[in-house]
Amino acid sequence: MKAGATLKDIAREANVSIASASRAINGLDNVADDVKQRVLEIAKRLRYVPHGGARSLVMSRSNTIGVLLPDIYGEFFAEIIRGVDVAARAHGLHLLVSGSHGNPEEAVGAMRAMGGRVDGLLVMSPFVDSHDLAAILPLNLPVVTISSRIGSGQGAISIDNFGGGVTAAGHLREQGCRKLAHISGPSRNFEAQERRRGFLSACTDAPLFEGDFTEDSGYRGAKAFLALDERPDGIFAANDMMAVGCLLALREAGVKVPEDVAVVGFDDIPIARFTSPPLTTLRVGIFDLGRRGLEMLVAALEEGETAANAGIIVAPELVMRDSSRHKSG
Amino acid sequence: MKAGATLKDIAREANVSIASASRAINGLDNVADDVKQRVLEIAKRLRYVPHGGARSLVMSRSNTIGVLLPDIYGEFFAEIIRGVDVAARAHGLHLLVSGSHGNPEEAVGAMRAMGGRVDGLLVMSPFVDSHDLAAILPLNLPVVTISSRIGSGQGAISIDNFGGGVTAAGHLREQGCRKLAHISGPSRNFEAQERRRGFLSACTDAPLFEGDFTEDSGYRGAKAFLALDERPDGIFAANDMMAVGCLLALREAGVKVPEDVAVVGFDDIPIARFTSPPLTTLRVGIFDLGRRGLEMLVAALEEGETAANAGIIVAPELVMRDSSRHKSG
DNA sequence: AGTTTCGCTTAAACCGCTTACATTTTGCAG
DNA sequence: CTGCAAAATGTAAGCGGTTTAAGCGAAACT
Repeated sequence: MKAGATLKDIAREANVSIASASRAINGLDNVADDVKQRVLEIAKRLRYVPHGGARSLVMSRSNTIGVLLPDIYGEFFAEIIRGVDVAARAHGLHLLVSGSHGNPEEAVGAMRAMGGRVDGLLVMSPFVDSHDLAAILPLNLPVVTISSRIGSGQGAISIDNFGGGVTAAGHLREQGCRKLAHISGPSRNFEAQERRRGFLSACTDAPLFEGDFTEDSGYRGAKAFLALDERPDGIFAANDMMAVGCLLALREAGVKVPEDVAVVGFDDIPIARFTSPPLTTLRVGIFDLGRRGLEMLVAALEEGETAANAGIIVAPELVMRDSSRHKSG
Repeated sequence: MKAGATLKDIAREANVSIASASRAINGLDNVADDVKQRVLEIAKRLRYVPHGGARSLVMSRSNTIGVLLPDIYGEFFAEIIRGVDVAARAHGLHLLVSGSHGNPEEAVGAMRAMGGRVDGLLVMSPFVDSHDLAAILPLNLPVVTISSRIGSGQGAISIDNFGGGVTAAGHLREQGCRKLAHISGPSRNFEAQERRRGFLSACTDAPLFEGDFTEDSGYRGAKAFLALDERPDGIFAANDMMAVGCLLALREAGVKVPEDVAVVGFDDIPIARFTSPPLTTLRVGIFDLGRRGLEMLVAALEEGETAANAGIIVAPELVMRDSSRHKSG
């Protein structure tokens, strides 16, 4: 009653060999009906639960994939995980997740620790210096990276961050903004870097504020801009969470959005539709990012080595909502 | 180069027994220095990564805990997972997560699938009929439940949802509201049920709208209330996400918050501070819920059987922000 | 030199399960 | 009945590690 029944216990109880018990449990056909019956019954009575670990070992397949995330904060990551989870469940796979990696080294450590527990890896490592990962990666496991800067020959799914930045600038201009500003993500973050680069390419003289992708930093960024002599009338925040912080700061300052200042975010997290005013943003389909990442990995798992997944690039799509709607003309 | 080096490979290469290789790798002291040196070097060259699964099997300890969640949507769950993740990392534990359980049966299935892969279970199953779980639970694994209605004798950490509901009603009254209304969570959800019960106990005649904890349902709920003959001037949403949807609906209708209608949420998700206006809510310390849950589990794991964890109940704390601040008097 | 002690090392069992292969039953035509 | 193929069952070899008991020289006693 303590240690959890094993196949051996069942076999003994049913007077059959372990092999037969195994066959019965797994529903193979070459087992006599009465034996199967008996075994199944005893299994239920003993509350038998197959030992997944042991099975994985002998089958050399764990039906588990490891998920490495830099952080688990906010709706963005929730959506990623949700996408991955839903897809995994559909494929009968388990998820071994590990978040809160502040740097590539930690990620590598986590990866090693996953050795022999997972069949593949889904990695999101947006650090600018993540290519170090690639060198150590080779647990010779299939790997799919999500918007990471890793040169693994494996599958990769990423976002056209640069293009998104360009689009944001263009949109603000179209809506009649004269002076644009940017609240960027952390400079160590590759995605943040690209978004900024894209934005600046279309608007070289925009004042910048470096945030860290949190609401609070967005709030502080907006405050800083409001204090500027030449106050900007259009702000591009590198992600929606910062945009949310930004909106609050503007509201507190009595600045009307979008009349006085237009705001554009990035990601289209679920809540973006529900801010006041609803947030214009660059949708990347976060849920799908996770889902497709996992699906790509599954493909690599099945095809064995056909993994010629050159990698796909998702183009963010502008979703216009009230936060930037036509201000003057 | 293909299959991943094993201890056996290393042992052969180094002309030592598997046992010695194992000791060297694990840094035991009873190994000659030169042997240790040689083994470690070869291990590095072969890119050896210990096979966690095999190790777990023989040690009968996986250093992994399973996390069962009903869903992974929105900041609430992100925070739960984050809390768990951070604590797990601190204890050197892996996380096998499984979300998207629409009902207890699915949760049980997921639990079985985790058999022999985890050392303990962190379960969140807010379905009103979750006690079915308890019956099947006994993988004789330590289990800690988070705000679930499971009668396992094990550890449990839950929220005083009823009390929270009472507090919400009281607070709205104090702020001068005459007519209160409630947007509840799904009736199948135990927490939602309790919050509603608490609220109603202090305000028996409040009109109700049943939502499903999503922003959208909060939005629809608010719309419904606005259409009422006798429009309420205080709304208690059963969670913050619905409150957010609610705020948007009010804004769209040109209703001022809190002047015309005060709004109170529940949970205090990170974004609650950043809504317009900032949301008054009942803070439950989501991150800590996850963290403490895991820590409780770790304790149960270590103490073996001393798990006399009667379970702790967290009292939600009212955090007053602008969405409900004193309207008239 | 004979024995004890000590430090490494190794052989081998085992964790719980799957599966190829050997062996025994069983079913049936001859 | 006998013979034989087919079906059911058992045996045993792993999967990749850890760990205990036993082996084995060499240094340290007497």
